[in-house]
Amino acid sequence: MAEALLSRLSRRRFWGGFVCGAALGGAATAAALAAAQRVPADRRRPCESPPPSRHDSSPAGEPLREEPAPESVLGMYGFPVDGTQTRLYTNHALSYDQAKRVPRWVIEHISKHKTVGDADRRHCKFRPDPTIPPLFSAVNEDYIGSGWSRGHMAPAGDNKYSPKAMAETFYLSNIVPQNYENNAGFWNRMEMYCRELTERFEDVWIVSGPLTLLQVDEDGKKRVTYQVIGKDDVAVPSHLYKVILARRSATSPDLLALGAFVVPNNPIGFDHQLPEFQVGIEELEKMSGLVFFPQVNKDENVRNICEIDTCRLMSLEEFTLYITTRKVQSARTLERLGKIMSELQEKGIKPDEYLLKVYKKKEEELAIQKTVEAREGRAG
DNA sequence: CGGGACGGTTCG
DNA sequence: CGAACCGTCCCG
Repeated sequence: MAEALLSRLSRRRFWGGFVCGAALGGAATAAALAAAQRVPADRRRPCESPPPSRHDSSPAGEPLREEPAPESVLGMYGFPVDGTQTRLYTNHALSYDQAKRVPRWVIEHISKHKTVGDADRRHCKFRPDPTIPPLFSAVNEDYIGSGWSRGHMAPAGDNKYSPKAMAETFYLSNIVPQNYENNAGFWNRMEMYCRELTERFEDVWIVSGPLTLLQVDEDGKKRVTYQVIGKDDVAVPSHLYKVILARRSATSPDLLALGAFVVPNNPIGFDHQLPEFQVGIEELEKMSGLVFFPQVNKDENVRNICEIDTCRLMSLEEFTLYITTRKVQSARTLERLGKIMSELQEKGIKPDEYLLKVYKKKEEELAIQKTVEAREGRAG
């Protein structure tokens, strides 16, 4: 597929320039910069390199300072407010980009029980986050008719256990403009794999977010350009990222499993698998300007998730069977039920045992419902 | 699972 | 009256 080749080529272009920076490392560089910012410039020789330092763990929005401030007029009317502070929700947290009207990052924790329950996305509605100032918020109209879907960062399906938690994932602070096919296809399969991880790991933490990566234009110059949509100019990301951290159990001596992935915001077919999109965590940190899981020592305490686990996404047949089973479960008429099954047959896919079981149960249920309706029809 | 569009109803 | 709301239908 030509698209696939193009996306691989463009990925090479995007990341090809980062090799020489790898000696210092994105995380170390970020820490060094933070340290430099703490040392007053007049006490440093020009071009003096600051001492190495650990990651900064100051809460967002709190000025970095080691000594009490001298009385100063500098901040007497306040420093600019950027709205990047961490916002907490029932089962996710995020930092918001007030200029792009999308999240910078969204973190969630999932375990097996959270992915099961009665919470139903049909009872949910996309809506502006009530805690985001309207001046900086996206609205539904920005997305509708734009050619881009509203893509969850923290997925609804990770919050089946709690209607409240699921409803909060529909706030537009958790949403980015996403290619329809990517959202329903490859990204969806990625999310399914993350949920599958909870079968083998007690705790899984996931950070997801948008990227607007540079491209090399025909004049050889590097530029960052991106579409904006709606009256609020919501930024369309060129790529999406996901960082997965998985812990076998609270008491296990096993190392943590870690993986970082960057996916183009384009259709990606079933002939592609997850490892194709894996990147080094420091590469992603350099691209995004973020340090992920800063309390984890990534040199000693982690293993590559694709070496410990499968990093295998569903095949087209597995995916189709899964989707068909969901559709069968939500069928309202026998006619619809028949159409769902005949379309599966047209695709040349044989129902598996579980689908057949669900189908027979649903067929029985709808048949009974039909006779009841007929009886009521005669009576009334 | 991930998204849409549409129509009937309610409400200020 | 239009907007908001909610259930139902459809697609990949």
